Amino acid sequence: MSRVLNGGVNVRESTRRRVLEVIERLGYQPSHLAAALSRGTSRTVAILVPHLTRPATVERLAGALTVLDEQGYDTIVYNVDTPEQRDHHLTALTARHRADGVIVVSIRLAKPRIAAFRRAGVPIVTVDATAAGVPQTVIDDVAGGRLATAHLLGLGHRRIAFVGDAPRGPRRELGFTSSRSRLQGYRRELAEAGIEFDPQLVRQGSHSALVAAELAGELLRLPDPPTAIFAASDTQAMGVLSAAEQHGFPVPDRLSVVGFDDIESSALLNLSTVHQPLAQSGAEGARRLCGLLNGAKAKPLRQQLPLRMMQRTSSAGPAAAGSGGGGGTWPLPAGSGRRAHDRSRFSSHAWRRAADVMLPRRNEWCIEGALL
Amino acid sequence: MSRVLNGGVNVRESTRRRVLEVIERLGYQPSHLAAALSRGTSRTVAILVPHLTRPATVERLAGALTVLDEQGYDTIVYNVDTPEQRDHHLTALTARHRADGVIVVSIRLAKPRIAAFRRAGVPIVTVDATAAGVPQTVIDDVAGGRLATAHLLGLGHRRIAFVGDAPRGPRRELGFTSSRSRLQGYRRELAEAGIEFDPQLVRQGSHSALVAAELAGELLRLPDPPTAIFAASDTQAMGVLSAAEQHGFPVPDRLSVVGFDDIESSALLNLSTVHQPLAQSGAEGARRLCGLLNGAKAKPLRQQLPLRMMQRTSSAGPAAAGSGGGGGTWPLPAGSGRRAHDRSRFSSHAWRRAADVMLPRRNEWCIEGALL
DNA sequence: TTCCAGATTGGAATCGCTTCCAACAGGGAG
DNA sequence: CTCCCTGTTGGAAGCGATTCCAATCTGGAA
Repeated sequence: MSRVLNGGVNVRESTRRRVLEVIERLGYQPSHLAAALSRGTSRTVAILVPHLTRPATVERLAGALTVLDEQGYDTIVYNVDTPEQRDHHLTALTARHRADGVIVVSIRLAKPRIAAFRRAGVPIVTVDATAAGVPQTVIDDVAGGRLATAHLLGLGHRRIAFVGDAPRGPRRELGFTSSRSRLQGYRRELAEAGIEFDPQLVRQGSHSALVAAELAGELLRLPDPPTAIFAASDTQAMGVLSAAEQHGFPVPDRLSVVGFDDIESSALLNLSTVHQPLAQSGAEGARRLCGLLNGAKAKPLRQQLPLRMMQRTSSAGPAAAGSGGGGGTWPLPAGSGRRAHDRSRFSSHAWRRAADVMLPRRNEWCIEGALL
Repeated sequence: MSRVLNGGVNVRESTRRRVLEVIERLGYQPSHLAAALSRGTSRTVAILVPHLTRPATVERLAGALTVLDEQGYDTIVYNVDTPEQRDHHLTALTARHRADGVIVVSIRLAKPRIAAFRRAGVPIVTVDATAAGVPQTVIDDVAGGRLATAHLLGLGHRRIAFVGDAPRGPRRELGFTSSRSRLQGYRRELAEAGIEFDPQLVRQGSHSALVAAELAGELLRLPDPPTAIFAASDTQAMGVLSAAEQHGFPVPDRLSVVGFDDIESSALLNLSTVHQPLAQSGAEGARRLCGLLNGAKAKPLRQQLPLRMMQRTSSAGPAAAGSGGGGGTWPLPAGSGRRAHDRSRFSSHAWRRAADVMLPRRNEWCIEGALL
């Protein structure tokens, strides 16, 4: 009897017990499928993520899974590395009874796609991607780019390079826009500081530490190399650090490096970076989808999460600029700027005491920015 | 008409066209649920992974997803951090029509659990976990421990420590056994080399770089500190590297470090480590499950994947042992042992040229071991 | 032209639930 | 004592495919 298994309202206690006993005796196992079909909903959510193995993606996914699990949803994960896979799965998800709702992470949705979901009546939300008329949880990448750049300017840097990833071929990629937006923020902040934009200092390639190292190498071999590099992601920042080591540019003494995302290993490597709440973004996306599934309306369509600058030891004032980073415009807490540390061994940047690293501490400043 | 949509045998071309036309006109969308119910299978697989955010876990998951996706299965992912979550999901998966099959990664399955799955007729395979009577894709952790230890012995080390993770409270954890097995391999190899086991050199704590750094710190503060540390995972090896830096033990000059797993960042950090095919393990598990779902029998119940020693620059002969590691018993390729590199700056270990790092190269030796 | 095997097609039965509705049992009010 | 309202329970009607099976078409052979 359905009433016993589910929200047993109006069932006499004796009956309940009797039914349960029979169920036990017959070894009855309810069929999830049959229940779902007759109910009209499977309590299943699909999540589409690009490049699952990237640390930032995983953190988002984990955040979403936690919430969906709590809410009793099963989560089907689609990992997508190519536009073909993306299209294939998005098309399939439009079908009825495939998933109660869909979360799309970091992937740009074309207008017709969005329309198809609306037509099919399948609720959809995005995380880290904008899409017209779709509830979305995002960050302000432009502001993030400014935050990083402002940080370096504040330390006294004037020759700041950018290493990012951008689609090369036309439409061959999944349409990530974050790197471009961060570059935009970088340019705006430079402009406001009255520094002329130097195209030579901007290098873009595919998203990998390897390629980033290559690009950083080009920068460091310039006749007048930059004193700081802002990388569009922590992964790329690691490539930059690698190149710095390779080319004999001690960090942060001859080169400051700032990343973006604040993935776990960044703390271990003492990488200064723009922190974005990755797990939280996934969790928020999931929470909003659950809201939609419960019939709620997505109140503000766009939910923007805060960013903050995590200053660690991969960034400091430029050697040539004298001590202290006081020349900049960014308001740093007293005591920031060039950090007192053993400069004779440039590796002292990396592998500081891990216990100090994992949580905010005295020599790690969090600068709030873009608070919604 | 079902025949048109599916394997349309015996359908006249004109009829097919007519049906398709009507489908188009009515905007008909087949119901996945109804199809699944009547078919009796949903073409859905569940995968249970512990600690999703760990790099090794993600690689396994990604490997499995790739195969399952190719085979047309939807994959429900359950991330499990506690025994309660594990039990909850495993119980749920025993129900009918929940998932066609289940992949369990790294989690120990109790006997009654296995029996329950068998009784329910739900095929199950494990990856990186042994379970009586269950098809499993594993590695030989003991052999891996020996491989790492033999590598260090071969370099001339005699005082080799171990840092690993082990359950502290009774049964509070998910039952990972790899660290213990690797420790066992370490002990056996030492014994065979005629080196007495020193309990002081074995430290165990929870699985995190932070804790590992703590433990390594204790080791390095010993009156007679080890010249090499074997960490039970790359994550922990990173903690060890951090501690080495912190305590002024240049790597590899005063301390060699070897990890286990060969996750992506290990290559970037030039960490010597025991490579295990992570993505492949997930893929193989998935492949075997698909086999079971197609009615095949799991031929050899246990499938063992090969390990190999990746020698990078975090390990070299001990300073006190003179040049060359010829004193050991492990057959190293000519040219191995202490590597020629700038010893005046101990950071030269980290951040070598990334392009060199990602693929096997002249100064990265792969030592095959435990080939099934 | 008639008949029959094989190709097509329409329709009923099924997959197990959820849900709605009608039937029924009690018990207090009239 | 009868009536009516509420609390319970049994049973039928979907949910929307798949899958048989029987009915109908075909076309070629007789």
